[in-house]
Amino acid sequence: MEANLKLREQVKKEFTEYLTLHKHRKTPERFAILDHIYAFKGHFDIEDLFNFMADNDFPVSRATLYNTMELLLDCRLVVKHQFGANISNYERAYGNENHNHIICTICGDVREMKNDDLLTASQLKKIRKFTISYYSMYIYGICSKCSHAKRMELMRIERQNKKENQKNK
Amino acid sequence: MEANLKLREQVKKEFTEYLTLHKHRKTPERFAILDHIYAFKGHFDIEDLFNFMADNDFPVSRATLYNTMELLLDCRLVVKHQFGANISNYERAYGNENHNHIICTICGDVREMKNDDLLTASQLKKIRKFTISYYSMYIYGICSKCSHAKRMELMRIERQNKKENQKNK
DNA sequence: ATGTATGCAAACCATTTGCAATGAC
DNA sequence: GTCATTGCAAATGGTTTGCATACAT
Repeated sequence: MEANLKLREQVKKEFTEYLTLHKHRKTPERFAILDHIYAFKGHFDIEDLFNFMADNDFPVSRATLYNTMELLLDCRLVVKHQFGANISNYERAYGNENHNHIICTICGDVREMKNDDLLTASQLKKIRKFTISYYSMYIYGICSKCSHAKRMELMRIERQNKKENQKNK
Repeated sequence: MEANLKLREQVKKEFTEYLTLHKHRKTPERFAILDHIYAFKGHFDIEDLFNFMADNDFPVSRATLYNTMELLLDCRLVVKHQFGANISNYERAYGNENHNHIICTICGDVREMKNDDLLTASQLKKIRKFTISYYSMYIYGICSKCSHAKRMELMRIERQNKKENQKNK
């Protein structure tokens, strides 16, 4: 928690510098949004953040959330994901490095896994003329739960097929 | 092109088996959609496919496209991406392996880069109880074009700041 | 005082859904 | 003949936009 407070101050400072440089106003909403984002770890969508802030006595409109996310993405304090459903997910960029996303294409569940610097220096060099701000491995597949459900469903179909074949004889 | 024809027949066969097993009907629309998808390489969204098929004398409704994509995803003949905008992009799964996506977070442009099996066997083992169907590295950042535009914009702001500072003196 | 940022409500648009007509089995 | 599939049009829902009000500068 100590470390987290320090991080929250650090990012606030960075955000302030960014806003100053770009001549954007330093509104209480903007700082509150950043601070709430860095108060928890893990993915969230706009609705989550909207509810979280409303529950914490700092209600902010959805429009402002969307606007502010643009700024936070631009200054790289926040990272955006789109895991499969048509919802944007976000994640703080600092204190959250190096993890892969394991996404179930059936139930949409997203698990995380640490990675050990997947991109080597030589691989990074291959990407000419491109300023990398973030990279992540997305692993799509089927989680154990859905895998099981699918297997059951297949067995059900096969049983039924067999039954009907016998009937037709 | 020879190889491509062979591939198109192969996937048609796989799709047929899948439809039979699951007791789904083998409609001309379904096979036409699969074939059109495998007729070109690279990403596309539903609108692209809709236009492509309409231009090729096989118009299909959007609803059918969405329905069929579900089947093709389920039998792993097609892969789905969400690069950043709220549009689903798709890509054929075969004849298209092993590439990373380099995504500009400003203009949304997606480049591809070959990868050399980023996930090692030991890393794959870490993912317990998960059936991997596909994985891909997504590298987010800023492409050279947007990078340049951004630099210009920053310089413009700084020039303006300086001018105003002098005026205030 | 000026004009950017906020918040509400309306608009937007990719995707989903409901339903009548079609056609695979 | 039956019922899954298609295609149209309407509904949905996350996101964006327009505009009046509030407030950072």
